[in-house]
Amino acid sequence: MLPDEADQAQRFEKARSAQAGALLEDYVELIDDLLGSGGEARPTDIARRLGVSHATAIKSIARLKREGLATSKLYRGVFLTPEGHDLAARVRARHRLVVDLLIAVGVPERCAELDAEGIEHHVSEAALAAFARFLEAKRK
Amino acid sequence: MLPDEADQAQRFEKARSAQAGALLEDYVELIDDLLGSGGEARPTDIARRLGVSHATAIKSIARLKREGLATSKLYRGVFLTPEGHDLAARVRARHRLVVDLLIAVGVPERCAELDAEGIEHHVSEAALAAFARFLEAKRK
DNA sequence: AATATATTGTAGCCTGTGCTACATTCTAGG
DNA sequence: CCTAGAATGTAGCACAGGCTACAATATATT
Ligand SMILES: [Mn+2]
Ligand SMILES: [Mn+2]
Ligand SMILES: [Mn+2]
Ligand SMILES: [Mn+2]
Repeated sequence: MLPDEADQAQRFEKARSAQAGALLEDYVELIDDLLGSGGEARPTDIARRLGVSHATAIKSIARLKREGLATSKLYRGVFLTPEGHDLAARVRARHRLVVDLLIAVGVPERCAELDAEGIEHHVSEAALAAFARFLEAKRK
Repeated sequence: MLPDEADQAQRFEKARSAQAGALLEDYVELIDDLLGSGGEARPTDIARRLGVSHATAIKSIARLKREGLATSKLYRGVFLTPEGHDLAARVRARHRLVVDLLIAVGVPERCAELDAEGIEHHVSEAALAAFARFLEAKRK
């Protein structure tokens, strides 16, 4: 009934580490969206869209910079490094695939959007590939 | 292209709050498994299965007790309150449904087990219902 | 029974991610 | 050009959840 001890520990460890990256992923995706839709990515906008205080957003942006995903100068908005931009692209593709999969199995669209925001960070490459195959098969 | 600001903030807020409950959910599910499979749920076993130090496990167990999900006496192992037991049952059912859904759309079994451990905490009731319908439809 | 080992618990540290309150700097209206 | 208001940044707090090191207790072996 119970899985092997080491296996189970590894599963939990994987979930923890995925979660640790989730915040960075959401930030770069959002920043890339803001930059892409014509404008700048300013800390206040980022904070409002994430639903956190601007102080919190600024601290997280500092972490993005520390990890080489973003740059910013005083009062100049936030930009993504090439690494940040790559990450954003992967994260956005994954986000869309997760939403599409959820909808394809019958989850209401609005609900799919809500759930995907958390789910996406835990979907492995192998699962994504399966999702893509499933959607492709269904399309015909 | 970009969603409404308030909608988006709500999505992120929902994902954050789901995440806040994840640790409790994994603990009660695991404790219930250990109790159910004949034995006790001792802090050391819990720690080993979660892949954390025993000190960390003991602190989290303290939180479970604080939140009315578990009880324990010195050197006596951990037990679930009725609330903890109910939560464990819901969490286990959800975990299984998520794994089954992943497998049903073509995710390799091992991978489904891995990903489900993180995904489960972000799947809403509405999505679960959709998963169940999908699996039912597929079964026939 | 004595002692060695395993388990449990405590103390104290770190990091991440929230918050509020306050200070600074831009920017736009008058 | 000034100044009010918005945006940005800083300081300091709280809490969760990791860790190691150490202390206390229970259990098993001899
Ligand atoms: Mn997300
Ligand atoms: Mn996303
Ligand atoms: Mn889990
Ligand atoms: Mn689980």
